[in-house]
Amino acid sequence: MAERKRQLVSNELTEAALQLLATKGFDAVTIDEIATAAGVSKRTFFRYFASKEDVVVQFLAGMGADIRAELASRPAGERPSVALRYAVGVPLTTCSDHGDRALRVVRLILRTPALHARFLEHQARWRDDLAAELADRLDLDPGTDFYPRLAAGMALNAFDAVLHRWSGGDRPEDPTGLTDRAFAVIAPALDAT
Amino acid sequence: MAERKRQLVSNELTEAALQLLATKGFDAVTIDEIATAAGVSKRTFFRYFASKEDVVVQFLAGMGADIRAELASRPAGERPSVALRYAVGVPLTTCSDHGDRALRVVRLILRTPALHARFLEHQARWRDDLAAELADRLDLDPGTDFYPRLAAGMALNAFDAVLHRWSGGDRPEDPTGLTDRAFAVIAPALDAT
DNA sequence: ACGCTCGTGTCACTCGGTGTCAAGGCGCTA
DNA sequence: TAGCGCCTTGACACCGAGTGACACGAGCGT
Repeated sequence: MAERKRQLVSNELTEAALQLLATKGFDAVTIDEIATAAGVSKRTFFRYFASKEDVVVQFLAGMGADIRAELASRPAGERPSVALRYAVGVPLTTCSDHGDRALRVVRLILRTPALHARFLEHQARWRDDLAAELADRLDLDPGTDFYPRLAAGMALNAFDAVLHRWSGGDRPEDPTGLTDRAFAVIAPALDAT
Repeated sequence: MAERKRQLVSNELTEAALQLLATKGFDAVTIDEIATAAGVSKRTFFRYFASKEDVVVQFLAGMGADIRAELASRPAGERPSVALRYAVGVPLTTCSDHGDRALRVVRLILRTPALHARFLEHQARWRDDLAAELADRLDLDPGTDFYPRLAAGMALNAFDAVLHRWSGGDRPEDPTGLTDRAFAVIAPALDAT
């Protein structure tokens, strides 16, 4: 019941933030504006989000675990290129499901340096997660073998490229085909003996 | 002659900054401290560097062009895995040449979130540069073909992994061998038909 | 009605970063 | 040598992000 209210305020904040940021640009909007638009004080904003960037990017936090979980749930014998393709497909289909809401957010992130930087930080964490899972899956030592980290990096590279293409075009094409094409490029390295 | 002085002040600033940041940590040092340690005012600091991060990371600015130039200078028929290996080798040998000075800087960057984020931003620009050069070299259309961007990404991924391993170990092993091993992993995708 | 806790607003403060302006060094020319 | 611009610097004021401290009020159990 108190949790409900927390969630409600949080949504109010993100809603107000996304609306303001998308129209006026990241730097032109102050936290005070966002907070008052959501009907709370600046101090309360920072009780919900650690920074101005977080209000946009925070939803990425859980996705690292999602990707890793998907990879962990793939059948043991599956080729890495396929397993990783599906792992990375999770956030991608989440995006394309949310319609142009997600599109606007992605565009905002990719074209705002401060947000893009945060995004890249998240991705670096995802990569480490994925690499650990991959090392586990293939029984490799991540301390000596470059494969896990590089494979995870390649997969996220493909993810990035797809996201870029998807958000960059005039109108979004379906990410599924894009993802398949991107993974076709990296698969030879992913599946090398 | 005025240029000399500019360079001198700049060096003084970076020197003071690196010394303070390495010992006290990034967040525990204020710009005022750095500036007064270098004998100038805070305002002057910002006439030389755009931000607190820049004083550490600014030397990365030119390296994107260096990498691209090296790639451009590789023989036309050379396999991408080899050409990219040498392109990425440029900053790596620069690092290992500068002894543990560079080591300390790299460690500081990789373990400080704010600096790491800036580093990743630079790398994203490098990737776009490399991708453009690669598309040019192989006569591909970067608007439709995923290969240039992904290949550039893979090469920088290898760069990253090597840097991480190099700075992470107790004492640095030679980056050359590391780089070869990393490129051996990604080469199958780089050189696929 | 009494306390308790928890979320919130207010205030004061630090620090990164920027605009403005006045003061001083330096080369140029008369 | 005196005077005139140019450019660098420092001083100051200012804004916005982020944090700590504290007091207020709502909800709740007794």
